[in-house]
Amino acid sequence: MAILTHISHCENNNDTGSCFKVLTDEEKNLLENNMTEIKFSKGETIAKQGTKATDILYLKEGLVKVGITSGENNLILCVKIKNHFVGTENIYGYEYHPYTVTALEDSVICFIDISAIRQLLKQNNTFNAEMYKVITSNSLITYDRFFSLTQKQLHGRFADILLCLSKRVFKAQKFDLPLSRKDLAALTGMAPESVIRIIKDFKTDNIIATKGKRIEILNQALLEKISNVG
Amino acid sequence: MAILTHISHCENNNDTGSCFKVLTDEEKNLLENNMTEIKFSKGETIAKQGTKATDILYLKEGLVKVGITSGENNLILCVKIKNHFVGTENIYGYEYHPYTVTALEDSVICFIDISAIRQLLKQNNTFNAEMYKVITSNSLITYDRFFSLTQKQLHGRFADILLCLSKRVFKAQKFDLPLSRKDLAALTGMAPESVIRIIKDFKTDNIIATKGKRIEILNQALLEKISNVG
DNA sequence: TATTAGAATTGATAAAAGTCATTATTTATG
DNA sequence: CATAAATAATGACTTTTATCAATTCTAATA
Repeated sequence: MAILTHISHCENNNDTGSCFKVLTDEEKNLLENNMTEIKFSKGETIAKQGTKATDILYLKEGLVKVGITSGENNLILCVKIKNHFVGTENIYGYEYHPYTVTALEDSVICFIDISAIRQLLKQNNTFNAEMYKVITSNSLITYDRFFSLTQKQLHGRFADILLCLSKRVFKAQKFDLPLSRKDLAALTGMAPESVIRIIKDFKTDNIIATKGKRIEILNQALLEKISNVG
Repeated sequence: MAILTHISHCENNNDTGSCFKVLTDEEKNLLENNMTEIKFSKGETIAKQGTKATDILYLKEGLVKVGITSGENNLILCVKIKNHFVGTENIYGYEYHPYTVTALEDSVICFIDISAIRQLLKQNNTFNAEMYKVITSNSLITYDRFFSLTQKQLHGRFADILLCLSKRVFKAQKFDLPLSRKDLAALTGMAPESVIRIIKDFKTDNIIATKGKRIEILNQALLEKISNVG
């Protein structure tokens, strides 16, 4: 599915917990003292697009979706997995939440003071480098998705999201999907009815199997072919 | 055209030359000694997607397009204007060019050693903060375009790109477009024939006027309405 | 367990947008 | 300046995808 050569972003599962490994004990303390952990239940809104951002959000546990809304239109930019920053746009350069963050599963979010993050970036160059890597990785994933959603037809787009969910998000061939058909539609830029029809097609061709919320990838090679053909 | 509230990215014309203003004379010297200026003619390829990146590219003069290609499909991610970094993904986290960069006008590119940039980010915290702002700004522009191209119909998308060209790129109501119909198609995710038809529609409705390469926006308010309606 | 609201599914239809073939226009080149 | 090549424009047609209305399924709740 990855258009960008030399790296397959959706397989890139280096969790950004490594970001914090490079901190000294003292720095870890600074972080601990300047953050709050909050639990969110499935379905809850964690941050709302357009509101002022006072903290940097880090997903410690669970799963969230990151989406942009305008009127009736809804686009899910990305699904974030645990041990990853939800966003980095508020560190420097923008003081509002650029998107709405919603819990797909019960989740634990660390609300980290922006000033504490800035202090760490200033004093620990390795941490700063790790943060650049996080941002770069996000950019590359975004470019890939941008390409997929604008250049491929429904089947190719849906193949992409299935591969992404399997490789990057759930890291398994078989997983329980915490996304509604409407979510899948917002993730692939199509109508919910189209999602249903493509799932049906893929089942007919024995590419996937579904049972309730459970989904299993039966023929990954073919899925990748469909992704490449577009 | 901006979906993200509180800021209109396409109007955001703070050139990143300010990035360098925060450097000391010594640091400016370091930079000068670790970069090479190269001239490119209109149409020349500056960097090719998938090749190894050895430098950070900064556009000193001219105009370039940044695009992702795969097979027949072509997407222009962004048009970069002078005094801006072309990309920042190679600073940390990725060592290949994630996209192809092509000169739209005769351009001057500064090829800056990656290690020099890293050194400056390390020793000058203000410069580091400015770089974060550059990256954040790029991300927000990308999200906006992602939304536009996936959620809006042809007319809305074309209104968006016209507003973007007028406000961010050329900063004028009237400008000479150095983009072919094919480029405009790659920029808006549509077929070149559709670009032609929409230009025709907009001319019929007196929203724009064209003469050769010259294009003039006659009714910006209506263009913004079309952008909002989608 | 019955009820009900929401979600998922289906089929018919309409709208949007792409493709293809052809012609016109511009631009580059000998 | 003539010619070729590339780009732009047009119209007919096809494909893709969305929309809408109706139905079935599922899961939460009284």
